[in-house]
Amino acid sequence: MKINEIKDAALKYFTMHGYEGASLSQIAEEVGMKKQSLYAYFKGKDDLFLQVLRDAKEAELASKIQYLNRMDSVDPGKDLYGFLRLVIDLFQKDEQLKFWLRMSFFPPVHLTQAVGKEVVEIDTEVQAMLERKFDDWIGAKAIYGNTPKTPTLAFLGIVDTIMISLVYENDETRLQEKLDACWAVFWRGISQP
Amino acid sequence: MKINEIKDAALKYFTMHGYEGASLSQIAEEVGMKKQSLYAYFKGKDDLFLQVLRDAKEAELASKIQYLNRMDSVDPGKDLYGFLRLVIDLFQKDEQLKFWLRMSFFPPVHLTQAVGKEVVEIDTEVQAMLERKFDDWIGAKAIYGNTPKTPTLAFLGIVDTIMISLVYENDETRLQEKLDACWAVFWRGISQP
DNA sequence: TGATGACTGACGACCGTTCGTTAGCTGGAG
DNA sequence: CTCCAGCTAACGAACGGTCGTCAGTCATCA
Repeated sequence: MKINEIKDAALKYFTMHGYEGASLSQIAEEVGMKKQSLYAYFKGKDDLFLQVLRDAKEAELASKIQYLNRMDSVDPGKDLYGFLRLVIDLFQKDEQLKFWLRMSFFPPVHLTQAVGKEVVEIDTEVQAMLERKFDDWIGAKAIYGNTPKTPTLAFLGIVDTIMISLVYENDETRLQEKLDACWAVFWRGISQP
Repeated sequence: MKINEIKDAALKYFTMHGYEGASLSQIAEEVGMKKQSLYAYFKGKDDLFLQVLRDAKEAELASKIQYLNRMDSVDPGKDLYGFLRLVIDLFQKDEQLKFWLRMSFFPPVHLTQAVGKEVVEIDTEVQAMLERKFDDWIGAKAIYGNTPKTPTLAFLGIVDTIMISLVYENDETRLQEKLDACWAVFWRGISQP
């Protein structure tokens, strides 16, 4: 499957250098061909980028949905902390989440709309699922709160923070420190008194 | 001061398109000259970029230090929430913080070290100042906690979250929702029972 | 035979950079 | 007052490269 090799290489260079900084010749060289040959598989740079983007989106969405569906909902602390660990694992395991993060924050200007559409899709879906969970927990008095929206948004905030730290925190222990601190305060913030 | 006009234009394009995506000809056109003329003021693209970077760093550091020094330290809730509002204002008022954010997360590869050095400098300084404040508050029993490090890191996490939201949340009210949610949970998480 | 996959060659456009050259202004010297 | 030297700011032209893209060719294999 040559096409997947190309996508992998493209993913790597888009992640490292951004859309403008990634060149087709480098990507082609990575898979051992000339840049002109890429046009047998993709209509152009934009097409390649958008396909990589959609793959990354699907992969991330699938992982998160899978995890959220397997949460047993009896121990919110375990479930939520596990979600954070999942994000960290995803981020370190493959490039896709890293790519997704960069492009959702700083998309190529002429593709801002196309990227934004995908971002909103995945964002609202995950938020909705989380919100239902929090609603259950609040109903079961497992956590404190009136509306599920508040803990949901706060939790998604922690997810953002962790991902940002993953980008520029090269030190593993400092990341763990940050995660622990955020989690401790968050958990105390939504715990029953 | 033509040199500042150039820096302003460069700031704008670096922020919008990233280092690789910003071209000297566009920057020059913005100030009404040809790209060759830029070389009368800067040694090259890297030089221009690094000067803009250092200006942005100084501006951000100065604003934050000024605010942190003026905190009266009797009402941590007011002081901390005010700091978040300061970040939002800085972000919306001028481009510099936006530029700083993008470049600290995704610097041009060949300048990663140079950028990283500046980022660490500003980061440790702000963290140290905040930590001292939290230490005082813990000592005065104004907030809950054993070590000042935990609330400091958690708070800096919220700062990150807010900045990220500022990047891709076009809706003003959704940003406010997110801020409120994060703040509510955080504040409950560090409040005395 | 026909289709597929990779190739070579070439295209125009733009990149960052360097060079030498114009204007326009300024300040003394004659 | 004039004239010329020296400075500044911006310029056009051109450099070697790289960019993304398109067209045509050739070998492989069903």
